[in-house]
Amino acid sequence: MDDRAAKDELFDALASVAKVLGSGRRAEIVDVLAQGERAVDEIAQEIGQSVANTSQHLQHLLRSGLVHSRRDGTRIYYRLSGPGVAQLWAAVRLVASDHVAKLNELATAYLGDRSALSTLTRTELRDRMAGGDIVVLDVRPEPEFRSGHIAGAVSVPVKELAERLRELPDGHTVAAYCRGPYCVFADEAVRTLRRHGIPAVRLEDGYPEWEAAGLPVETSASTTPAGTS
Amino acid sequence: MDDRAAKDELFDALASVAKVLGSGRRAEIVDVLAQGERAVDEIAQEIGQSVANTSQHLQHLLRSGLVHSRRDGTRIYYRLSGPGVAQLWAAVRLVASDHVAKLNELATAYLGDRSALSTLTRTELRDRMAGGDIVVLDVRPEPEFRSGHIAGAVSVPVKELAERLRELPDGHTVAAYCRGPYCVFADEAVRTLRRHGIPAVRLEDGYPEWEAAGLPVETSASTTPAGTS
DNA sequence: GAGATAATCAAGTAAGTACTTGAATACTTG
DNA sequence: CAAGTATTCAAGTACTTACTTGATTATCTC
Repeated sequence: MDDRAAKDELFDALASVAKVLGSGRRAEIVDVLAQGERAVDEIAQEIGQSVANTSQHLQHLLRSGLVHSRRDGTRIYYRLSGPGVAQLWAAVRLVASDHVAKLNELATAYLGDRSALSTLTRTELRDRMAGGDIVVLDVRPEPEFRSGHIAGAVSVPVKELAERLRELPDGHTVAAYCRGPYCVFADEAVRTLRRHGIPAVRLEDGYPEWEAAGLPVETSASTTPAGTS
Repeated sequence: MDDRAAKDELFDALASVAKVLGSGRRAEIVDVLAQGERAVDEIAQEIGQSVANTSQHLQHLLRSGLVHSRRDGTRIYYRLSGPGVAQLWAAVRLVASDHVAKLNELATAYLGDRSALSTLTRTELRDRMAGGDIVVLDVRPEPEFRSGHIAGAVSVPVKELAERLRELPDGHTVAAYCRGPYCVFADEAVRTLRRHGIPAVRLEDGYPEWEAAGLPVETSASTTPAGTS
């Protein structure tokens, strides 16, 4: 019965997709690439690994088909090969948050205590934006803002936030967002703003989820029409 | 900066979910458990591995939270820990079919040439069932039928099909279904039926997808009301 | 309680993985 | 074409994984 071997190979091929996501470093890479394409050395810096090691992880992702790459001059830019990849990563996070016992503990160790920070869901934020009483802050690094952001958001990377508080209009609540539910930037931004007496909340998840939900986005170049909610 | 270590641990924990699905054998186990709970030796036989090895894979799945177990007498039954797990497995399959280059080739090697077999989507099948001109055949092993099947389906495991052809009413098309898109049983059933001159098609995916879509199902004991489509 | 069955555990082996270091390649700019 | 930058490749090491075999534990039946 050589059928067994064929079945094994088929399921190995299906599982190869999960296998390649089954490394924390590669998961971080996918989380970053869900914000838009990036060059190798930017990714390496983002995940805190050597360029050589990062390059090898990217080769893995490339071979398994989860990312594509393009060369521009001396730099090589990587991007997710399609929206299904970001959805898969979201499914992984969801199952982990439901079923991995120690996840809350690890999240608190990295993100700090979130219990004091109030959050908005995507639809709540959309409705508040329509009301006009809220300022939306994209606190990710600027290149990520440029490759796509919530329509109407202002870019203030969290590193520059403390110095740029004067730019914020008075009398408005600020809603900060970043990469996703396990991204620190928005938490940090909310804490900074509150320390200065500015009412602030964070978006529950991040930009990729907003985009995937068909809510209105823009890039530095063009503006998309509002999607169906 | 010890923040890096905390971030690494968090993403390792998120990725652990993908890692445990990243073995072809464990993926097969999840595919089987998506049909309902099973005992260790049944699973071992299903995936063609030793009981000891299967048990160890199940321990992995248990530790990572993807499955739960319960003891009944001398047997230990495993089941998926929630609907999110089946959804994750579906997301993995989808990304694989979109982006893994050699997948079609491997699928053909295992499943045979499918080009001659026509398929119905879930909604097409539901509509044909409402019309009453179609017989729906569940060709999975009987225990899987018992733990849940499409409402109105008849159980004829593919191994018994050739001997039970007389049971089928004349003048109807037969729609066969099994575990999912990479399950051979329905393909085999359609080929057998056609060889005997009975018009037959297969459901595009399988029982777990039908159930997840909220379409009407029953178990050997009870019948659920038709869900929203 | 003896015997049978189902599952797990423990130890061993072969193969694979993650990271490091240093060299090689590809392209750009002067 | 020489020098510089971005990336990949190759080789090495420490660690992990998948499977095997044989022994052990848990429960049921008589």
